Amino acid sequence: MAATTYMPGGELDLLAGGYHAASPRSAEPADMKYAHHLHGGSPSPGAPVGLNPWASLPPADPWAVHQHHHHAHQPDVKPPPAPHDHRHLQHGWHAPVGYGAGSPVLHGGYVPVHHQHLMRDVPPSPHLHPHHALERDGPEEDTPTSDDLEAFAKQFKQRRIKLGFTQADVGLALGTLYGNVFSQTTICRFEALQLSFKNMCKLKPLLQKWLEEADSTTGSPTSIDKIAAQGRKRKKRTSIEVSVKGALEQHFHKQPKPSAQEITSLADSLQLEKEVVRVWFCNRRQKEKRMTPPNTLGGDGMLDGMHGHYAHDMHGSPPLHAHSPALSPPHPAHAPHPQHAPHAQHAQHLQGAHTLAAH
DNA sequence: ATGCATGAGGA
DNA sequence: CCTCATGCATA
Repeated sequence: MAATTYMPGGELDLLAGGYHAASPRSAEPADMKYAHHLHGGSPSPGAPVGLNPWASLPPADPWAVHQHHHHAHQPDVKPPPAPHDHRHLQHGWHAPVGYGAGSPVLHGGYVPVHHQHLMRDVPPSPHLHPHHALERDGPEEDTPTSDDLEAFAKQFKQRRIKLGFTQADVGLALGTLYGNVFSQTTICRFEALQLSFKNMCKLKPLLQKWLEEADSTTGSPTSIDKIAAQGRKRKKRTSIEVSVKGALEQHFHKQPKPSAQEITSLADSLQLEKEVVRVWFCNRRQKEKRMTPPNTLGGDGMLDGMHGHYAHDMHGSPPLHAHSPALSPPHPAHAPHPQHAPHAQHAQHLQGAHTLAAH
């Protein structure tokens, strides 16, 4: 295998121009539904569940063409069609709660909220002022608890499967319904509670809404259009050998946040690009932050006896039941950033990092 | 289901 | 540079 970290070819230069296929549904009847996921009374439980249509896209890896840094705005392929005001906020939308359920289509208005802070420790306090002393187990319209999330995720998955939808289907449906398209990956992570608490909270309302729709309209097809607009200059996934991974993990335990120089040294030792190592650490840290630590997943079984609650850094607000696997301590102390070491970085290439070898 | 990657936004 | 949200490409 060519030791090319970057895919061969690399001539496509579409960048932020690949999507836009089914975005502007503002004036589009959106009637190209493919009914590929079979809905209606019996959404084929035996449908190609598990295989995603978009997973078979031609791997025309157009990487290598990155030297212009257009500074695209869109994070990826999910442009809030909103031709209106897109206040420079992409992940600040909140649950479009309270809109007519009559025509949920047409992206609801995204309510810009404080994208990153706040609402981190406000889950419990479920009795701040009981509206009507209703049930206390119902999913409050406010910040749900980890329990709520877990329960919902579980139910969601069951229903989704029962209805014969794949994770990818849901992701698309969300886009069609609210203008927020999500990938199979995200849906999957949601179901597995592998997202951050905050992220889970953000997605729950959307998925809940979809569930209602999907479940009530068991026969009414929701215009599902697929936007197969891919095509980004993405670097090919670097395959890191297990042995190398082990070394990385080892260092991670010693120093979760190595300095730039450390990274460089390490990269050199492992014969990897510095960037690859840096990213590895970033991803590693994120993993530590997720909910549901590696738990025993029963899968689709509705039988579950686990209650693994995430290990978050929230200031101990969320009702953690018993165990806390391993999480980083709250960061109030604000550890000094022992990094900052300007140095000459060299772009070295040609290393043994084979780019994924076919099994 | 996951590993590696991209990017916006924030110090 | 980091964190965080997300996802393509993979296994």
